[in-house]
Amino acid sequence: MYRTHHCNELRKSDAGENVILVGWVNTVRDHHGVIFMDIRDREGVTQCVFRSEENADATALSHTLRSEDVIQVTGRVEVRPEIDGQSTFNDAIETGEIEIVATELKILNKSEVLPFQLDKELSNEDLRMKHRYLDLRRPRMAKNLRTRHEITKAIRNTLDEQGFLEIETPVLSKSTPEGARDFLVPSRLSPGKFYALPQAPQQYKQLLMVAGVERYFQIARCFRDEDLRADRQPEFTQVDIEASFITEEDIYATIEAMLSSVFETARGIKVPTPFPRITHQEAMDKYGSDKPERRFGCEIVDVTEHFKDSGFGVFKRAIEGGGVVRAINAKGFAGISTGQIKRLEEVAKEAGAGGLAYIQVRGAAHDTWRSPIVKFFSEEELAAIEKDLNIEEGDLILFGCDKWSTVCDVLGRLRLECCAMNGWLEGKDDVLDFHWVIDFPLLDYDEEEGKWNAVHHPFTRPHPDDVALLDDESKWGGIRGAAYDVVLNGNELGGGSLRIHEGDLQAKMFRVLGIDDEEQAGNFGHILGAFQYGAPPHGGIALGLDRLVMLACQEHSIREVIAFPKNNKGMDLMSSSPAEVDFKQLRELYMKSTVQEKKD
RNA sequence: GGAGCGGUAGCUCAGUUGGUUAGAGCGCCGGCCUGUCACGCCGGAGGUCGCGGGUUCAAGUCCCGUCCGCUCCGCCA
Repeated sequence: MYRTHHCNELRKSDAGENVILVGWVNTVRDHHGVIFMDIRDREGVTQCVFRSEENADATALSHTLRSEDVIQVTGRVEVRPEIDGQSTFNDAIETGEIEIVATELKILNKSEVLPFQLDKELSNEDLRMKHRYLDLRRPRMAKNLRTRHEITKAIRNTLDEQGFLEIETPVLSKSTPEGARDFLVPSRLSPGKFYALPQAPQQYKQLLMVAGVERYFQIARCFRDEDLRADRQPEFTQVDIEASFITEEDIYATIEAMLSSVFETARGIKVPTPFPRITHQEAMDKYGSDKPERRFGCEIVDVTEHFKDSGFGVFKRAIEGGGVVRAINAKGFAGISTGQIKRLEEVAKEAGAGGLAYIQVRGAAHDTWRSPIVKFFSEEELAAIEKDLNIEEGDLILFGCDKWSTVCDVLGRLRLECCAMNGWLEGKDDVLDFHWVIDFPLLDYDEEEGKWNAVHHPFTRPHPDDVALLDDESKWGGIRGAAYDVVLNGNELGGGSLRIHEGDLQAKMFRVLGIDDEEQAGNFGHILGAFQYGAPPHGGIALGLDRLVMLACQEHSIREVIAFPKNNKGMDLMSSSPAEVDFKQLRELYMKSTVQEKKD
């Protein structure tokens, strides 16, 4: 028997018991005559005391203990004594009222000095990843791993209670031309052919509905070969859900129950349900984003009406070209620095704006408003925006003028940038603004390619009121999909839709997307075939588990909640993958690299 | 593919206008210490300033190139 208790278990009531603990040496405080050592396992820390009068051999050995040695301590539980009338209890640890008076010490394995200290934050990501197994010993990381486990458990429990079956779908699957770049796996048994790793189990889960499973879920690993970000990894985990004979309302209720359980488990926060819903149109109009951050104001206001005949040519021309003029009021931000203005200009240009029109409202009187453009505005125009934007002394007004979608994007980003600059979200960590964004557009015209694309994916069902519009190309841009996203504090947690279950509607949808019969048969033949044999009405949703856990753990990167993540370039620095392979391995796969060595 | 920030001791960082032998805290090693809990005190070791080139009497510092890390844009149905 290695141990009788874990390191966060013993309390005052255990005093007098003989116990055995195992774990790592957390810290040693060696006073020569008496040695204190904190032993740590995954549950916590317990103080052990070595005194020569108790056991000379163990005490002698305890002098040699170093951080992170693996040890086994046998001893007696004692209530920590009073010394000179002073309590020696330690409130900082849960076992702080007791200590183990050691009678025996075994060093199970010595440790080299670690490349970094576990009790200090370290900024060198490279080093953390190289020694990830040590990084994960740090309490914050250990806690994140545990929270992740508790969250997946809460998810499984909720879905199980609602009759969902967890079913695995293949990882070796077929490449799909739509969407992200696939990771490919060459097939040895079919020379020259490739599997693709799934970007999502989309088609399999719909086929499970045809199979009569009715309620499916999977905590599924997905793969996308695209560039990475703090919240994007080449392999990531989705909570993938699909159900038959359900409506949007059923999906909303299931996800609300699930997320509420997740945040109660992970953070002890009761999330009120049902979540509010806003339409995609409203989200874009007010917040300039389909995943709005609504914990601060600064909403977008349309002022197009006031500038139709403006003396300011930039606004007037934008409106004449079918565009809009909109603005946000960054309350109290008139004192913005020139550097910050420059930064905002960059943000606006990144989003496609030609420039950035702004007003620093120094005083109540219009002639105190500082701005490169205000001299072109009439008194009526100034009065109108003062009223619509609720302008007061000390405000900063930022304008966007262009076509609707560009203005949404520009002001949406400026709004977030102003928030970051002013710390408007400080102290709002525990405010959880869950909401649904509904009525997404179904199709979106790609001007570069000159074709219509599916906003969500080609299996998304059109809104029942808009199905007829599919026959009239001029109306395609206005078709809503039966699609929805669930958003938390400006982060897309997941999205889904009701699906097309009729073969003829699906074929029509493919034609709208410019996918001809041959391509349909080649890439989607199995699903179109399946739909001919009594496919039930169905729909579903997928949530990004990594991002969900990240938010629950209040981390800023999903790498903090993944045990062994990849770096920015998709590399695992611990195992040095990806790596070159043997010529022999390639030959078996009928593969040959065309990479040229860089010449000097 | 593009932009920004960073790379100085094992770790976290400082390093002024280019100027003597590149510093601090933590860690590490040794010594002292019987009630600490970030133990304390004394002493010590530890550096190719990412790499290459250039300017200069002189480069951690300036210039060019390059590699690596992080963040963002593009991209991610």
